[in-house]
Amino acid sequence: MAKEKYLLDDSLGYKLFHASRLMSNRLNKNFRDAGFDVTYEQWQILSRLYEKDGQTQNQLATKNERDQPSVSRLVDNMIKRGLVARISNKADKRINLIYLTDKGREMENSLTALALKTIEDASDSIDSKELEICLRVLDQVRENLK
Amino acid sequence: MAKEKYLLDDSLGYKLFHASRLMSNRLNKNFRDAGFDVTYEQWQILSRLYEKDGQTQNQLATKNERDQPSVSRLVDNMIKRGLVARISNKADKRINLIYLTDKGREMENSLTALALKTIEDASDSIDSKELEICLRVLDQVRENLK
DNA sequence: TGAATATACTTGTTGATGCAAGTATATTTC
DNA sequence: GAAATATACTTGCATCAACAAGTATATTCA
Repeated sequence: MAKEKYLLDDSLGYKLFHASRLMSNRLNKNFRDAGFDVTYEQWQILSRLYEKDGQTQNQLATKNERDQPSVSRLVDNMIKRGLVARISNKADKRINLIYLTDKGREMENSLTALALKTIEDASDSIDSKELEICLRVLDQVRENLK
Repeated sequence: MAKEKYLLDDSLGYKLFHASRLMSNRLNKNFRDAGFDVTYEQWQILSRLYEKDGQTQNQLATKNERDQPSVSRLVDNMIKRGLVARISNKADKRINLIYLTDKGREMENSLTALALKTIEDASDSIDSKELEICLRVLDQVRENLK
């Protein structure tokens, strides 16, 4: 029995990594081309705030499955761009609540449309049953690794 | 007909992004825990050199589907860690050929085993037919976006 | 109540990326 | 053969990430 040769190109890791990078880059480009100074990572935060405005950094970190320093610095950058505000909580001074600014709120429809368009581009000509299966597999991968 | 609400959590982009990040992080951790000071991105370069030693940065960039600055800096870091050497080509002085060092070469089996283990962990309990479909879908996504 | 612990967040360090611009060397073209 | 163009690579700048360590505030508990 010959030892199976490892081939980077055929591996789940590489395919995932590359597809993910292409998608983030495409979304960034779509945002940029439409005149929105928002990155994919910032969009993830904005999405959470569109679901519910005024969340703690900790909540945002948990929901987006990333660590607190990342959120802390993302919020810094988003404040610079005028997308959100960081309001210290009076009752518990450890806590910051993050709120959309008017500017951030006004972008919702446009950014959502661009995100949907990007997903459509990415899933063009893919059988919807197979896409469903792929999404389930990705869920299982996430479950296995978390 | 109600407008479909966009949900980040259900989107292809988010699932891809998150699964990919988890996998890179897991592989990095597996390398680190085993005492190898190698990142996932560096491993991608090493893999190409295991296939064929002595490639130009441009070839490495093309094969790994990333831009030249990334490869240039990855190679810098890999030289720092003693994994590869950058040899200027006499016939065409614009070209650098990247070669594995002994240290880099000796790691092949261990790193490959760790990469395979990571993929096994990630695909645990996933039906092999469905995994196949997922890989095909990922290929199509890459094709659609490149 | 005071010390220990927990929680929420920030900062430092290192590694990676995208994009634009720069340098050096080769090749093409007139 | 000189000017224009192409190629291979590097550098600068801004953003993001992982991990470890730090700060400030709350809570627990003895």
